Amino acid sequence: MDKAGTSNQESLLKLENFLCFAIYSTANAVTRAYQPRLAALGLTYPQYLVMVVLWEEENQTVKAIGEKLSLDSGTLTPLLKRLETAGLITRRRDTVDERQVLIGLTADGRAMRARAEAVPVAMGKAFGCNMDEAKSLRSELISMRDNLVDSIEEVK
Amino acid sequence: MDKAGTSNQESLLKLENFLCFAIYSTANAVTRAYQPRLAALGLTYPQYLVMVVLWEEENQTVKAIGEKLSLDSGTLTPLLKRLETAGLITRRRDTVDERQVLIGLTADGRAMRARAEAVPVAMGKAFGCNMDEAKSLRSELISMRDNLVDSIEEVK
DNA sequence: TATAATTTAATTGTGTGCAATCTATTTGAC
DNA sequence: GTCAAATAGATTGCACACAATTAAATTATA
Repeated sequence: MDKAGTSNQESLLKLENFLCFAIYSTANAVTRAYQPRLAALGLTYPQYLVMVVLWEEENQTVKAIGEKLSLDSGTLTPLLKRLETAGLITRRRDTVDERQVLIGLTADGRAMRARAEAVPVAMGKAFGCNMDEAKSLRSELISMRDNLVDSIEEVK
Repeated sequence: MDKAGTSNQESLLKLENFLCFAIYSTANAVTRAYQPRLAALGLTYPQYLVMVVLWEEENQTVKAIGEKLSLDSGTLTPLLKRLETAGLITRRRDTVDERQVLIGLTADGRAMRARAEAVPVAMGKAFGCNMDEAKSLRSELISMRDNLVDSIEEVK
């Protein structure tokens, strides 16, 4: 306790010191910053991520996409339906295992890739850090994310 | 172009290289990791942030809280109403400037602070990094967030 | 001092995130 | 081979985020 009677732990409850808030508010800023650049493609940021996953490999299951993006079917199912309505992807049951739904690209969805290449270029500048900084920051975040995911298992 | 006919920009559209996705998925993991620790308090993660802001200083306007958390009234108004219903905060119009709504704490809301001090302690371990790492990562994220915010103005 | 411009919250509508539950299908244990 | 367990996806319900609009109050300006 200091003279004012406040505990040493007080500084732990200050927003200014929160690593979690730095992550949270930066993530919100990322989504907001992408929005005007994705508007030309008619995509939201999570929809853009799904398209990126599909441009890397077509005909993935909902589960596979969900594992890559850490999103569950409650989030993906309606999102994928919107992409289907937009004419960018196809959804069809796997004939071998009918529990699975395979997500493919339409010609429009495939063609969008060329236009999408401008997005990371523009965003790279917006982040305002060089390749090396981005790389080390990315790996630090990912290792922290993995720590957080592991910690949830422990609490349960 | 390489032999396969793919452009050099291809690697820019790989999820694996996305700094934005590292931020996005880590932020989601943060919210998920906080959830079981905040369940005892009956708070969501954004609600917890609002309470932290109010524990630092009572009787702030919605606008002041929004500026600190980078959230607008569309997000805050319903969230604050839920905290009011939960008996943690008070909402009253400023008598001097009736456009403003002052947010205060109830006795219950004030008392919650002591119990909340366990949260950053538990989460500190979950993040799995030491104080210095957390500090530098936080400042890197904040400077990047500021860059992103500035970049949005430029696009508009 | 009228009134136009600005400011503050609230509201509306869309799109996530995620827990919990449900249905259909497949796999496993016996 | 049958039935229980596991798996994949869809559905439901709740709580954000945020753009766009609205309403009320205040400030600025002619």
